[in-house]
Formats: sequence, C-alpha cells, structure tokens
Amino acid sequence: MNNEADKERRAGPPVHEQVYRRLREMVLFGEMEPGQPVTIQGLVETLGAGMTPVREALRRLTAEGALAAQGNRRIVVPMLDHGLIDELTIARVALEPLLAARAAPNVDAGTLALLAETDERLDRAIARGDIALYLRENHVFHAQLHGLAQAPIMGALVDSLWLRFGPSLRVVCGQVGTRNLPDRHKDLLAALAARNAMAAAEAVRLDVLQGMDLIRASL
Amino acid sequence: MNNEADKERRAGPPVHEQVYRRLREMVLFGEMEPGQPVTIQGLVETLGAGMTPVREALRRLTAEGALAAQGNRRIVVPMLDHGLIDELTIARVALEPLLAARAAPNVDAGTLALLAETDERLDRAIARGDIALYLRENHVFHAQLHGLAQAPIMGALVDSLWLRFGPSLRVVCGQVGTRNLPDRHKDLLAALAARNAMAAAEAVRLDVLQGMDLIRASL
DNA sequence: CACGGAACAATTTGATCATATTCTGCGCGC
DNA sequence: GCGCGCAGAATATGATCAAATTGTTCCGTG
Repeated sequence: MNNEADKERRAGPPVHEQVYRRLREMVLFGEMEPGQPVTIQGLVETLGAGMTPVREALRRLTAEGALAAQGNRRIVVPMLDHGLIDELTIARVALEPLLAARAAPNVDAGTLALLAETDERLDRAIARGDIALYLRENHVFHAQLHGLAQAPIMGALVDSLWLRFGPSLRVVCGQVGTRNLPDRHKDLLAALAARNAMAAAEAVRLDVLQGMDLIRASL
Repeated sequence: MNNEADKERRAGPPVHEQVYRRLREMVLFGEMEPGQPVTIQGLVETLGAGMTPVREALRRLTAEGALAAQGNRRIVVPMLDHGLIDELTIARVALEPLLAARAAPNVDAGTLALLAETDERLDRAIARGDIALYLRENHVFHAQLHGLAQAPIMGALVDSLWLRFGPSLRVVCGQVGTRNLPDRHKDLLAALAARNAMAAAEAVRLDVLQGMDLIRASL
C-alpha cells in the first residue's frame, strides 16, 4: 500500500543531493539571474523539499562559489565585475589547457565520436539560436573533455570556475545572440584525434579567451 | 542570571560558521588523520553543537575537498595516493606562482615586515622542532601572501588545495621531522622587496615543488 | 569436530522534519 | 530624522525514521 510513499523512498540519491544538483543546473544554465536573492523558504516551496536539505545544498553551492553569502545572512547569485572576470580568465587559462593536455593521450575512437556528436548538436543549437541548448551542450562537451583528463581535483577546481560565470554567460548570450559564440572545438577535436597535447591545450586556451572576452565586453 | 546562556548569546558568528572554522583548522593543521572517519554524532558530542550546524559545516568542507564523502553516506578525511599528489602538485604550480606575481606589486614596507616576522617565527618553530607551530606559521605566511594578491577566486581555489594536503603534510612532518622542510621564503621575501613579480613566482614555484616532493617521498 | 560463510539481529550513524528561537530589515509614529 | 516594535526569514534543537555496518549465530561441509 501507500504507493506514493514507496515511490519517494525508492529515490536513490538523498534529497539534499537532488536539491544540490537541481540548483547547480539552474546556476550553470542561467535559470537564475546575477544579483537575484536566493531564499531558503522560497526554495522550500518551489522544490517541495524540507528546510534541512535545502540549507545543506545552499552551503555546498556557496562553498563552491556558485552562490555568494553576503555578510548579513542573505544568499544571492553572484554578480561579476571587471576584476573578477579578469581573475576568472587567468584561472581558466591556467587550468583548462592543462586538463586538455592530460586528456589528449586518453582519447580513443569511441570517446572522440562522442565528443564529435556533442559538438554537432552544439552547432545545431547555435544555428537555431537555441541559447539554452547551446549552454547545455557546451557544458557537456567540456565535461566530457574533463572526464577524459582523469583529474578529479583539477576537475573540481574548473567546475567551480564554470559555476561562477554561468549566470553571467547566460545574460551575455541573451544580449548578443548566438552569432559569434566561441567555437574552437573543431581545432580541439583535430588535436585530440592526433593525440597532440600541445595543440589541444592551445585550442582550449583560445576557446577560453574568446568566451571570457565575450563576457567582459558586455561589462 | 544564567550567565552561561548570556555568554553563548554573545557569540557573534553563527554556530555553523564556528564549527566550520574549527574543523577547517583541524584539517589544515593535521589534527585529523588521513582515512579517519568523521561522524556527525561524534562531532555533536565533541563540539557540543547541534546536528544541523555540524551537518552544514561538513557539507561545506566536503565541497571544498577538505573531507571526502565515500558513496555510502560516510565522510572521511581523504587519503592521498600517488596520482592525487601529482595532480595537486600540478595545480599548485599552475596557481600559486600566479598569486605571488600578483602580490608582488602590492607589497609595502608594512606588509613586508609582517611577512618577515612570520617567517622568523616559522624559522624558530623549525629550529625547535615544533611541528604544530611550523604548520600554523607556514599557513599564515602563505595566507598573508595570498591576501596581498587581491584575488578572491584564485585564493579560494588555492585554499581548497591546501585543505587537501593538510592532513598528509602533518603525517610527513611527524615522520621526517623538521630538518629539511621547504623554505624558499628568503628568496621570496627578497623578490617581494624588489617588487620582482617573476622572481617571486619562481620562488613560490620552487617552494611548492620542494614541499610536494616531501609528501610524495613518504608515499 | 573444526572451519567457512551466509543470513539475521542489534547497534550505530545519517537523513529528514516540525518547531522554537533569534536576528534582520522595514515601516510607523514621535 | 530617529528610535521602536513588527513581520518575515534564517538559525538551531531534538525527535523520529531509514540505512548501513558490525557482530553473532547457525548450518553445511571437509
């Protein structure tokens, strides 16, 4: 009896984990605006979860830089200023090419095909002007690359950086459209196919610089 | 009446913040052994706090890499293997010299004197074989440097890295003693005094390599 | 008869919730 | 303009429920 209770019990990951993942996606894919306040009770109502799991998810995201706690006990989606964007750019340029270089020796035909497929979907999203899908596929593309690097620590650092510019990237795309979005992915795929770590690193470096310039340009 | 209640009320920072800081120190300064399980209820008794603040502090530290959640919902102090140490080394070499270079232009006489004082206390700690004090002063030294860099994002990334090797560093010091601990601080201080960003970066790079080699050598 | 292992029970630990308490910010009156 | 409640939101507690680990027992086998 009591089917609904049973169904809820079956849910493998704990609630605070589910809430964390949901909020993480919302931040990454621009479902939350920079500067927007995030209230616990609001999320409790929106997500239909208890306070404790929501609180834990918020602490976790705050620790990762996805959200920001402003001294008085309010939590907001962080806004980026010029200095922070510069810092983010420096950090990304320092780390992401390293990941690409580490990934290069680990590519095989299967993973390469997977990356190529993702990049194709990404191109179609750009062509159709589907910003949400672009953000999603772009993230999948880089996540696959980072997975290949077999580097959990550096991967976590980079994830944190992506969380920080996610909301702002969405805003930029909304303003600029999908015309000149960064896509050094073809160079990257060629480099990976050739197992050329240096070339892969350089392709990623350019992709990062191009993307961050876009954000910087829109203030 | 009820002085103890009054005292507790006076406590400015919220309990979860206090618990977080205490646990963070315990991890950074090796008061917890790698591999040691961390239980919520244990901390509730040890620290005399409620479950909710403890849980939040643990989530935060887990997100920062200071603790590790092993699939089954247990939390442990992470153990480093060879691969993780290599990764940590790469990440530290990629980031910390950048911070030093950014800090170099910002040094003035006062901050330089502060750094020199810290370094002196650090030397005395080494001379006396006081491992706990060494770890503490070494951290203060680098924290002061990172503060000078005016780089909150990269500072957070580096903090996360330090949290990851804190426990293991303590173990190493316990085995090796304080004889040949890394100390490129004299070179670094000279470079900072001369506002030489490149030299400061190089000094930090060598300090990092030396320190991580020590950990790597002890498996 | 001793040993190994699988199932089971008991204890420990984690997850979640309902509720009380405290703090912040805001609007009202002086 | 300034202080003083008042509403609302966050913090913190303890109870309750669920899950996992541990220890134990019992059976089958060599």
